[in-house]
Amino acid sequence: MSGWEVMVSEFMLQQTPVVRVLPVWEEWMRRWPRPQDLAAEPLSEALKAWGRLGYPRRAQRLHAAAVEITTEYNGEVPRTEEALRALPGVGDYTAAAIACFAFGEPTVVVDTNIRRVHARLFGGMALPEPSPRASEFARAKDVQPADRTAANLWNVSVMELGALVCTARSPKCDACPVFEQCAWIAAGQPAPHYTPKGQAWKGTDRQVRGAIMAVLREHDHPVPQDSFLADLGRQSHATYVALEKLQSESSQRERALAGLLKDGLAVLEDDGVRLPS
DNA sequence: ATCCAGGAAT
DNA sequence: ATTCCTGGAT
Repeated sequence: MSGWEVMVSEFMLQQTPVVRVLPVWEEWMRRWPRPQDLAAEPLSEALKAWGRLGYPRRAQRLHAAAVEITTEYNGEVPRTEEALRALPGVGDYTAAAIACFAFGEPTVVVDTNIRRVHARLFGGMALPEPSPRASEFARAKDVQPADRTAANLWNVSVMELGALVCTARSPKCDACPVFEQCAWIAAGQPAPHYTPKGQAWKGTDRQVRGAIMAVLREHDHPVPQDSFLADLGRQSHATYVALEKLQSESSQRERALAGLLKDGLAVLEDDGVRLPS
């Protein structure tokens, strides 16, 4: 895979399971095989093609990163963690992942799957701490093979083990290749020391933002604010509920819309709201 | 009907 | 520490 292909996939995978990403990624690669191709498009096209992957600001940042790669790096995705890390939407994880998976750099990759595998295999815990700690990066660096190629294979393998076998809720320990070495198994599979707090969704501003974006993606021209309810055709039930809320609770509608405008995900015109160009 | 997976920016 | 989305699994 090219640097760009890896980069787009990592952006999409940031908060979205792989099965939902795949078809969208293929369409993006067909339309925009190079960073310059995406950079030449208005942001609205990126947001529409992002569809329902969630967190549309990721599409916005990917578009901004494509522009930066085009103007600052002559259309070549940078190869070092440091340069990658400076791009919009690229944090520690994504910088390490692109450098490793696209360019073979022996970076220390730490995503949620790897954190969980390490917590069990080496830490004897059911789950890692809710938020990453410095000690985890130190340990990840420590357990990684020194050899460049081996380090690469290690990163892919641990991540895949976490995604397919050492899963959060029902780990397939009887199919695990490192069952014998697992500190969590040795400790008798102790329960988690905390209960993960799920993110609220129903009735939140995030849901209303998502509903507004879903309508905006359907239109090339500004949508009058009071006509959102006329667009219910293709909406899910949850979105319908959110749209009703849009209609009835003006304070929440204004808050959600204000957030989208502030984030540059929507633009206010005289005759309505539209996607940014 | 509820739960769950999944990082960056501030 | 908190904010940002969605669809498939349970």
